[in-house]
Amino acid sequence: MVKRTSHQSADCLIARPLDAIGDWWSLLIVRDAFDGLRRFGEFQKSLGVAKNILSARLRNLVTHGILETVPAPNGGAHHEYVLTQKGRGLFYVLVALRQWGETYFSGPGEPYTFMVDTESGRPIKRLEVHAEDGRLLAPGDTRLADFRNQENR
Amino acid sequence: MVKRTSHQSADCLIARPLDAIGDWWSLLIVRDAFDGLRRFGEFQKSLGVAKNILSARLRNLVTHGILETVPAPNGGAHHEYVLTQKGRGLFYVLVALRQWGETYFSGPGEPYTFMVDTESGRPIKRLEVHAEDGRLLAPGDTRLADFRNQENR
DNA sequence: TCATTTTGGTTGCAACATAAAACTGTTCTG
DNA sequence: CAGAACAGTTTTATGTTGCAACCAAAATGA
Repeated sequence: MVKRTSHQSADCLIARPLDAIGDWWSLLIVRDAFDGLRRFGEFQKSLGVAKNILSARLRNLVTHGILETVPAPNGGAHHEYVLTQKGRGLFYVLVALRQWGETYFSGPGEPYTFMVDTESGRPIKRLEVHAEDGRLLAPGDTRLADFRNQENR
Repeated sequence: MVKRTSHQSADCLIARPLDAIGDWWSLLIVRDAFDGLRRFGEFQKSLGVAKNILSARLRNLVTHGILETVPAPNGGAHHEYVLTQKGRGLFYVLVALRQWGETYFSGPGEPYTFMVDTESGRPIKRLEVHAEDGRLLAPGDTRLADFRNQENR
């Protein structure tokens, strides 16, 4: 078996999610789902992805519980794809990725869209990592700990 | 051309970053780099990835300016791979992905590692999205805006 | 010092994944 | 009810991945 390696049983909780969304299309599908797209054709048109690939990706996202199929609202026989709660949990990943993209991937002088608060129309704040007591943390200020070495949570 | 499609010239600032890190291994390499790994062999041992794949991924991360090669500290001829500022910017993506993983990918009763603040040893706060004025925002409270439609920033 | 091991890759091959297009069976639309 | 649109599946060519073998330079050690 020379299959592509799966991270599904990895110990690391960064690796395992990548098994669900770690390819070139899945996160874009989720992004489109946040934008309200629900139907196969909408995703296909938005992404320009081949239909067999889209089909496989949607199926994978559904089996991972990120999307779920719901019957068409008009009583039709077709179904639509909507985010589950787990799928909506990816919001922060998308925001983080987008802020990184805004910072490092926007061409000079290039007009680009960015995230704003709908109510005020003004850009949202950058993501920050905080300690339990509110201190702002930098990358070097964190580490990984085993749950069993911690008495409290 | 039947190559794998590239998102490099996509308008969307979520798509373009995926061109740099949207595969199964790149983010894990970056994670290991945050953990202090610097050498080819260290990454290879940590990830268990084939050497040709690792080689290609490291090269890709270097060309995207996420890692850079520095001469070995002991004066040897070999070099090491360290995160650039752009690479360190991925911290928030990793935190977001990890928190999502902690929430939805940890098996029942399974011991897992999680992120703590080094100083206190206590778990870090969950990521939150805030408006400029501090209001907490939910996924539906944001939208994308074109820079040119905004007078201010 | 010179042989051995480790390191950091590259190359070749077989299995697998992706992309494009053609095809099929349903569902809207006029 | 005929034609177009929709939601996929199948086919086929090409790319990518993973493993193993190979190789040269650097570190190790007897």
